[in-house]
Amino acid sequence: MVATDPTTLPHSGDEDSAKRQQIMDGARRVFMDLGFDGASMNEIARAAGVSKGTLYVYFADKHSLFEATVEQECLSHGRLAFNFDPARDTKTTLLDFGRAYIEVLCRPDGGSAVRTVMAIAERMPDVGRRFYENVIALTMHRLATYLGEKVKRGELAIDDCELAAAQFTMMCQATLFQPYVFQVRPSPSPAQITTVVESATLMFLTHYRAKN
Amino acid sequence: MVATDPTTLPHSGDEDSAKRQQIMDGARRVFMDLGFDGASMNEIARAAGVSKGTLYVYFADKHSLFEATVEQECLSHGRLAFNFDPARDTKTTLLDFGRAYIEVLCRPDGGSAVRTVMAIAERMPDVGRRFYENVIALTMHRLATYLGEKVKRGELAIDDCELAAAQFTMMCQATLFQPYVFQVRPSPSPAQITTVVESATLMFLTHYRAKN
Amino acid sequence: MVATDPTTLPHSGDEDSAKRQQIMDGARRVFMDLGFDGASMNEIARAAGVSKGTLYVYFADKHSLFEATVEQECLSHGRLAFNFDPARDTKTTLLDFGRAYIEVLCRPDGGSAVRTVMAIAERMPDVGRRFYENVIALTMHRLATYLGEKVKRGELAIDDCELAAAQFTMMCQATLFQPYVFQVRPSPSPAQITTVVESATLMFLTHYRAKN
Amino acid sequence: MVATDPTTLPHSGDEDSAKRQQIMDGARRVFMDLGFDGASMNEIARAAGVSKGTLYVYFADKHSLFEATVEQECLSHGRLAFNFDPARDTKTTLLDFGRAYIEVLCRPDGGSAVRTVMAIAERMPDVGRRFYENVIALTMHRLATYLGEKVKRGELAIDDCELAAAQFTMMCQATLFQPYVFQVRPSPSPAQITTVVESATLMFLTHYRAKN
DNA sequence: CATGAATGAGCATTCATTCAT
DNA sequence: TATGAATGAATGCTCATTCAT
Repeated sequence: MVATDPTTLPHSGDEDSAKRQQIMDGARRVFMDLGFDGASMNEIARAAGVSKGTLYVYFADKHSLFEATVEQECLSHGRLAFNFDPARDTKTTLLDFGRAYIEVLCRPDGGSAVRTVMAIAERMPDVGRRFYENVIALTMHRLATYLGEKVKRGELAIDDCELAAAQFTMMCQATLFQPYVFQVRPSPSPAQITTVVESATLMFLTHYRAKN
Repeated sequence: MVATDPTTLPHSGDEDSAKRQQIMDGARRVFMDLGFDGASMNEIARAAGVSKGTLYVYFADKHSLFEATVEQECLSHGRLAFNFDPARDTKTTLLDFGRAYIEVLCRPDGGSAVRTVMAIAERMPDVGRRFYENVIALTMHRLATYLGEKVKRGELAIDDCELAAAQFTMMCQATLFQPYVFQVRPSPSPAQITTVVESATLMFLTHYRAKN
Repeated sequence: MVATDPTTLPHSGDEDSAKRQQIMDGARRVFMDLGFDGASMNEIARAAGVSKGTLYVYFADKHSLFEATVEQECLSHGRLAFNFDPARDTKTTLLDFGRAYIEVLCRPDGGSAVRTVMAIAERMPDVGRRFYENVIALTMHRLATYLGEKVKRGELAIDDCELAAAQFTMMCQATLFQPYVFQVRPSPSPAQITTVVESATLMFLTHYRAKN
Repeated sequence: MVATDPTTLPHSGDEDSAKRQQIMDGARRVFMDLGFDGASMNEIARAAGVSKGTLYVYFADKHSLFEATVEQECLSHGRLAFNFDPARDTKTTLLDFGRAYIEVLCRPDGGSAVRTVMAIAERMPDVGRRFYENVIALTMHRLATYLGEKVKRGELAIDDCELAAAQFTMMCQATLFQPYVFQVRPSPSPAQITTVVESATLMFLTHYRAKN
């Protein structure tokens, strides 16, 4: 019998073993709930369903585990595929993107990641920077590229597409993200999201639609 | 024996004794720099120039001290007086407000407060909520009230002034606050702030200016 | 009432507070019994009759506590005053010194110190070197100086007094120190010590007495 | 099923299987370098080139492995054949023995064994005792026997040959072994050894040569 | 009231040992 | 038999909190 099933080959140099993933899943939950300092390795071990010692078989220390956790969070966010087909209608694209974006951001774990990483950014600037670049800036840059395409096509008149992209994503958050992240209100409903995103889209297009 | 002589009971009922204030000043610096978990009572005592024991004379525990510190931060933010004189020109008012707002938010300590409170909001929802309401919502509500005045005067056409106020403050943050809070870039320069706030004001007025 | 009693002023910059001494006493017992690695800070705290935290008020870490303990052991050994009055009869001096030296070396704690420091010398060469120089070399050097005086007086004919001093102290250990330090036999009796030291003295003088 | 084929039962009753020896070789290096407490089973497994689990196939626990290691060290020391041919010239024999003895004792691994076993002797008296008897006492006893032979032949006049043997071996160590074992100086050079051993031999013979 | 020495529960981390494969 | 992943008790150390002075 040949061991073709990767789960039978625990983790020798295997960055993606099932156990490793299991640990990171537990760690993500605990880190995102309690923050880096608030999370204890004991609790992470319990949440991951492994012993404390096993944590250290897969990760050198708490710091490394945290970085790996954030890194994976980045990747999973980066994989979020918004539909930025340049051929697609601008208004629909913005509405769809805005709604999807806010839904991700205000989903229980979305806000926690922002919270957790922002909290530690002063002491771990690299972690903060990578998260910003891979999660926040990346998405805004994709939107900016889409907007640039629309400018080329003469549909939009935008001078600074990166700024415009940021303006749109920020506006979509209005009245939604901050109350959520400060625990004032739970995740917004789809209807609330739609209202805010429609208003943002309208203002955005009113201003940036090419006048010809 | 009635405590009529206030000098014998340094702070009973005296919420604002000099010593208490001295402690909170030290605590604010340490908490905002290192976060709740990262701050140690030792360091706070040193920063405040008192002994560790004295901390516990004025505050029951670390948690209470933190709450009091955030509360005071709220008050000092709430005292920030933006000029919302309804007689003042809308564009000028928005430009001035936007610039002042971003300058406060992106000032070294401004961001730290947001970061520190946001970080702990999951574990101390009350602290998060009070901060949101007294710092963030309060300012937006004042802006909303001003905008409502302008609507009454027929200068602006806004359906939901709270949403509009949020949209404006969020747009002003575009490309500025997030890189700053994630330690990607230092505090923005006045020129950068002006550029972004002008763009936000322009878009805002383009959309919400009454067409009559 | 003025605090003239140093025990009432715990340890602010006080290298010799009673508490510090109490900790070092406990630490010495545990370190000498179990060695550096075998000793746990918990056990030391118990032996010293203080809490674990208190250990760290007076010593930065286990390593520092160990060094301080060995250093003090050095000092107390260095203070041992053997009578090396040059006017004194050579034979009597050697007999007295030899007996006293072996008694110190083979006293329960004397051997433990040698054992403990020798054991760690590879990983803490500084500790080993200082112990050797302050305890072992110092005593031999004092003896060498005495022998040199006797050479000047024409009583002894020695070419290399340091070597001669080492030969004498080593010979005095014959059949006594090694069985003791390897736990084969308990501390030797005064009678056993006398026998060995007399034999050593006799051989030493037979060889090194000036022939004139 | 009878285990007649030794290859199917690697070591049952086979105290000296190649694997067992391989483990002990690795263990000896690690134990002698780092001491009992400082050595980890992980490191030993790595040094021996086997897995950690295999260690426990051949040895019940760390303690047993250590004992076996020391035992073997004893045997290999005991096998050291010094030339004690009674017909041989006394002075030459002592010079040769002394030099060989010090060279073994002060060879990097010689001192480590003494150090390692001495360090643990308080906690493992049996290990200490066996090492003393098989390594130290054995050699001295062989020398004592040789000396006794010379006494019989009328060449030496010694009352207590065991004491005399101990005196000689101790004198040979003078100025050499202690600085080496306390990490004050590296292994002595052959020239240094010769000087010290010659001096010891001279004093020894001066004293113990039969006067007839 | 103000102090700071003392406390001990809690933390991250290590390591001898076990066991399914 | 040989493996190495997994375990969890034990370690060195920190820090919020207490309390005698």
